[in-house]
Amino acid sequence: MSANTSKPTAKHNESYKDAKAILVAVDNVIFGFDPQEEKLKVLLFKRQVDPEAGKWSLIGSFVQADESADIAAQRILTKFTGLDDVFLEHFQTYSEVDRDPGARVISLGYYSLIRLDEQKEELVESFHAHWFHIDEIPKLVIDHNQIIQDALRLLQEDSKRKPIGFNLLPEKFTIPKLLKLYQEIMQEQLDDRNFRKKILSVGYLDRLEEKDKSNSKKGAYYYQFNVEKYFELVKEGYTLQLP
Amino acid sequence: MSANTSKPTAKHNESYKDAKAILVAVDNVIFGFDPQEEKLKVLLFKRQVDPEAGKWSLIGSFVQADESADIAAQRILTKFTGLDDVFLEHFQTYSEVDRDPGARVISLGYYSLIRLDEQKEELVESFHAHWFHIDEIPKLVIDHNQIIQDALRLLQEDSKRKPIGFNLLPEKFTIPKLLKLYQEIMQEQLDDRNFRKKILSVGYLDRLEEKDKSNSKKGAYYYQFNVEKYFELVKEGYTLQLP
DNA sequence: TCAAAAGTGTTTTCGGTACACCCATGG
DNA sequence: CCATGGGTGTACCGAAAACACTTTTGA
Repeated sequence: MSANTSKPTAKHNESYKDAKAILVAVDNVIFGFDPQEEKLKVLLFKRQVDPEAGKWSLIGSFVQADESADIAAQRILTKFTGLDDVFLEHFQTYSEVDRDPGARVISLGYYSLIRLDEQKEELVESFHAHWFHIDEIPKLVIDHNQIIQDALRLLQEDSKRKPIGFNLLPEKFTIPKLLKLYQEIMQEQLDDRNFRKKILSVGYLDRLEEKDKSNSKKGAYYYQFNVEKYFELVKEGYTLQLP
Repeated sequence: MSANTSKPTAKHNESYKDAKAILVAVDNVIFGFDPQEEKLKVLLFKRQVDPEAGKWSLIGSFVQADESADIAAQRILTKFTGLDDVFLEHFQTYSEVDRDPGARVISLGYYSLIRLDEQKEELVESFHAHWFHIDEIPKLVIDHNQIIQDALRLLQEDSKRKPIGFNLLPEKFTIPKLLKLYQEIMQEQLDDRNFRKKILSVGYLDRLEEKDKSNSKKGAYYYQFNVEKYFELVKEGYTLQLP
C-alpha cells in the first residue's frame, strides 16, 4: 500500500546468469621501517599499463579466477619483495563506478608490514620499485593516495591494540628504535619513560644480553618479541591498549 | 641472482583485457533492536535462486555495473525495509574461490543498523523476510553464518568506540533501554550505575521532560541523542571508550 | 672529561569499578 | 502501603601522565 521502492513480486535475487561480472583488483600498501633513517616507508612502483602508465602507483594486481583476494595480495607482495609469511590484512574496499578510468574495477585495499632487512633488494630494484617516506608520497594513480591514507589510519588504530609493530623491525631491536617506530606510525611524540614502562610491563619482550652500540657509547639492549608469551596473554583475555 | 618467484622482465601489471571479471555481491547484515522484547535481531529471508533456494539467507544482491557497492547495499536495504539514510558500513570481504557453489562470487560484507519502529512492515512481510534473535540464527546459505558472526564482532568493537547504538533505538529512549541494548550487543551484563554515569557524563544525551511509564510506576525519563553536541566533541578530539 | 644516548622512579591525577540505599507511583 | 523498577553517591584502586636525574663509555 506504500513503499513502492520495488515490486515485491519480482524476483529479488538476481540469478547468476543475469549478473554482470566486474574486474576485481587488490592494491597492497606495503609498509617498511628503516631503522637507520628511523622512517616509515611505503613501496611504490611505476605503473606499466595505460591509462596513466609511468605514474607512481601502489603494488596491485587483478584477482585471478583461481585465487582468493588474500592469495592475490600475497602473490604480488612476494613477487616484489621475495617475502612470504608476513603481516597482511584487508582493510577497505573501493568500488566507486568511475574510480578507474581504464575500466570498472573494484579494488580491495590491503596493507602489509615487512622487515626491510629481509626483502630481496635485487627484486625490488628489478621492478624499479621505490620506497617513499610516508610524508613524501608523490601524486599517485587513481585513488591510491586515498588508499594509503586509509591504510595508515588503520595501521595507527591497529598499533594501539595489537603488537604489530614488531613486524616492521628486525628480529632483534632496541627500545629506542621501537619508540621511534611508534612515533613514526602515530605521527606524534611519546614520553620515552612511560613508553618503556608500558611496553615492558606487558611481558612479551625478552631482553637479550647483547647490546647495540651503533647509536651510543653506552649501547642499548636488544630485545626480542616473544610470540608464545603473547599468545598466552591473549588467551587470558589480555588486550594491548596504548594511548 | 636469487628469488626466482617471477620473471622481473615480464609485464607485472596485467592489462585490463587479460583480466577475468568476477561476480561481485554485497551481503547486508541488517540489525534491529526490539525495545519491548529487548532483543537484538537480524533480518533474513529465504533465498530464491538455486543452488540452495529456499534456505535462509542474508539480504544480498549482485553489484550492478552502474552502482558502487555502497549503493548496492543501500538499495537492497531500502528494498526490504523501506528505509533510507541509515547506518551502513562495509566490514569485510569474502573472496574464497569455492565459497559459493553456484559460481565464483566475491562478497562484500556490510552491516546496517535500523530502527525497527521505522521499518515498513508490509514490505518486510511481502518478501517473507523474518527477524531472528541473534542467539537463534538458523543454519544459513554458504558462509552467511560466518558473515553474521564477523558483523557482530565488529558491531561490538564499534559500539565501544562510537555512539552507534542510537541507530537501533527510537528517537526517544530511556536509559534502562539503552543499557539493555548495550548488554545485548556486548553479550554481557553491565553495572547499571556505572553505565548511566559514563554515558551521561559524555554530554551528548538530552533529557526530555517526558517519561516512559510503560515499564514502571515511577516512569523513566526519555532521552534524545544530540548529534550536534557529538560532532562538537569529536572536533575537540573526544573519542568514546566503553569498557 | 665530557658529550650523547640509555636507562631508571616518584608523585599526582583521573577514570574505572564495586557496591547499597532512597525515590516515585499505580495498583 | 507496598512491590517494582528508576535513580543517585561514595570509597577504593590502578593505570596514565607529568616530570628530572644518574649511568655508561668512546672519542
